[in-house]
Amino acid sequence: MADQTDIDRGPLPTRVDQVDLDVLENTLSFYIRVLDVAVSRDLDERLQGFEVARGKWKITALLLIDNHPGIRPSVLAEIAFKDRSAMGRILDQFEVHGLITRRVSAEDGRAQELYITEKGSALAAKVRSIVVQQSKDFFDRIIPPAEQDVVIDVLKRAYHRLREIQE
Amino acid sequence: MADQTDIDRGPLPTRVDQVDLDVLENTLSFYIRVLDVAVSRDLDERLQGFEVARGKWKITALLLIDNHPGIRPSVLAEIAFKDRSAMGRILDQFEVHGLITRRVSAEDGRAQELYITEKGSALAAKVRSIVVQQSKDFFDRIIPPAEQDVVIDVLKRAYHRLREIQE
DNA sequence: TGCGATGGTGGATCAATGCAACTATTTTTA
DNA sequence: TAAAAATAGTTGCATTGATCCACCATCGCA
Repeated sequence: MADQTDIDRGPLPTRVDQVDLDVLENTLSFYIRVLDVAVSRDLDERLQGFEVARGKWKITALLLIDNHPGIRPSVLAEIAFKDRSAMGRILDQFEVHGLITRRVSAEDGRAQELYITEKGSALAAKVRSIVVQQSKDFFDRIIPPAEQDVVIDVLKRAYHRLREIQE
Repeated sequence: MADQTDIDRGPLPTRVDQVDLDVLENTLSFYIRVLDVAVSRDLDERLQGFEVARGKWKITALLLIDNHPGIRPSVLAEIAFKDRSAMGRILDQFEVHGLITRRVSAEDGRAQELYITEKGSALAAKVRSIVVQQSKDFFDRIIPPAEQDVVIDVLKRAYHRLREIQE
């Protein structure tokens, strides 16, 4: 067993504010992870009862199908960094709920084109406003607006750069 | 079915770079989510074979137990925004692998104190360097270092502010 | 025409998450 | 001081999601 008495680290940490985060304190990946958990949970609560609740990628898929009629499942999968089967299962759910339709592409018999239905489009409109409002509400409590803009700007470029690298 | 021909959105999007992200383009929560997926996957690959691979919170738990002898499971759960049962299962794994020991607290018979073992401490040292290096390597490819510092600074304060709010 | 690559599906496995019930202990309060 | 409420941790369970792999159909190209 490691020696537990050689260094005085102060009283036993029984409260969160007594704990320092070790090297994680200056590790960007840690903050990305922990904020992801918090913001995703908050969003899930706001989407209670909607067909797109739970799971990070249903929202993205729905909005993109709404905004890009004919988009392909494989493109959605690539955007979400998921494999095709995982995205396919999300689309199965959408189809069962009557949110989208799938058509075989005329140009490529292997590929599908995805189209939103009226019901799906109405849902997309609601979800769009909820998602935007939720992100704003959530981060307004913890990041000054001006700094939010800076972070979005940096992360946006990071995201697109990541896309470039992985292709 | 929604009208699919009323607006010309250009050619069918069959490639990722033809897709715009709709309102998500300026939604911070989207970037947090997508970068979390990417950085977490990258980290998992680097931790292949270690007892702490897979799952975001094993690393945090291990480092904090190493750095805070006697820390309590409930404190770890709170830091990770998880419930006590989920954290308890992680600690079960750690104990099975001989990385930590649990003792009943002398002050409070309900509570436990967690202590790292020699094996756990050695692992923590390795993991510490891997995690720091991984975050740096990963983000260095997609965010200029100076901007990384800005983002860390903002997100660090966001994280601590979130902690304050939720207590 | 044949062969490799691509798009999508289905199955199986594994891990994580969250909830509720339960025990034991401590703290509060009446 | 006895009863009630709160807290720490465990366990079981159901749901969900991620990942890997095999598989089928189709397309592109030699």
